[in-house]
Amino acid sequence: MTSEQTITDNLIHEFSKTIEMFGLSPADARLFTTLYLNHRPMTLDEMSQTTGKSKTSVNTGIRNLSDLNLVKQVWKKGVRKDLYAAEDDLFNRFMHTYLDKWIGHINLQKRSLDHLKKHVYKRPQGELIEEKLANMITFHSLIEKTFHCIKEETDHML
Amino acid sequence: MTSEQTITDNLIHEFSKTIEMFGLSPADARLFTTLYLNHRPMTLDEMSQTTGKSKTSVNTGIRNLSDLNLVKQVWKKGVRKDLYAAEDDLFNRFMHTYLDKWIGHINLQKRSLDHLKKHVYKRPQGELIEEKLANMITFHSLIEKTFHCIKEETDHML
DNA sequence: TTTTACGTACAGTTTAAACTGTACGAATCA
DNA sequence: TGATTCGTACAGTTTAAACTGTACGTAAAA
Repeated sequence: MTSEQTITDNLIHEFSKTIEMFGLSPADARLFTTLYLNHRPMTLDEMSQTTGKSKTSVNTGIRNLSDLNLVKQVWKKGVRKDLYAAEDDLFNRFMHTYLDKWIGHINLQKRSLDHLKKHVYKRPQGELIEEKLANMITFHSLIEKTFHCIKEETDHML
Repeated sequence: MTSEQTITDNLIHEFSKTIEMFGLSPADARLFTTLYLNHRPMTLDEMSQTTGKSKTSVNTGIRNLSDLNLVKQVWKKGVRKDLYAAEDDLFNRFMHTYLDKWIGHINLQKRSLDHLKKHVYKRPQGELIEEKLANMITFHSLIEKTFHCIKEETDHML
């Protein structure tokens, strides 16, 4: 039996898996999808009810999503409760969040590796590691290049 | 005090974080890095000793890494124990593993969404979801395009 | 002002993942 | 052949994450 509810559930279930690919937890992914599929902004209580999770869980989930700029708070006069809505330009939002995460990480890491490089040089036994370390640095540079490339590509896709 | 051991530990710790970005668990990432930094292939017992994990853990970890084609088994005559080594072309290995994961997922997902689309059409209340579903499909198409683009780019980087 | 309703901090609980030790089959060595 | 040593399956344990309920501060409503 294929009720309306079941279709929506399938849709939520499937789409959440894609969201998880961007590094979100299953719970957060599901929350986002729920919010995205809802035709109007939701309160914490509504989300709690819909997802079957406690209000506290929903609250922390919303905080996570907000930190990633995937969800926004919406104001509606006369409504006392906080209202939240999913950002709707899926591709740009997720790609940017994702690329920023990668590029930010790579920058940090290149710094760390460069720092370690100096210490390795000072060591007599360092030669063995030295080549590997050089490879790692190259590795990071290639990743950086790749993701900068994507960033440019995605801007063309607007 | 900056002993040789501590430098290697730092290196393992830092580099593992990058490996984790590719979707590997902290434990698997650490195992890979340990193997990568070692100048010669290692046995399960050696890895167990070096990582401080049980032999069973190392065993399942190696299986995971092998499934991802990030580690290879090495044969050396006269040595009875299984020997493993990390694949050394980091960028190609990880990028391909990564891109395949993404592209494979997107293909599956497009299929699922197309299938759900038919059911939604049949529903009278389906209009509300319909637009969202269309957006999701577009979303997946854009991701697909992006990752195919990267795949081409990375081939140029050889 | 008092009362009510909301969001969130916090401590405790549940659930799932990671890990370990034992045990056993297969392969090597004596 | 029997003894040893390896890899791995499996059951039980530990550890970390996710989640819940209570309790409290704040702000709106009466």
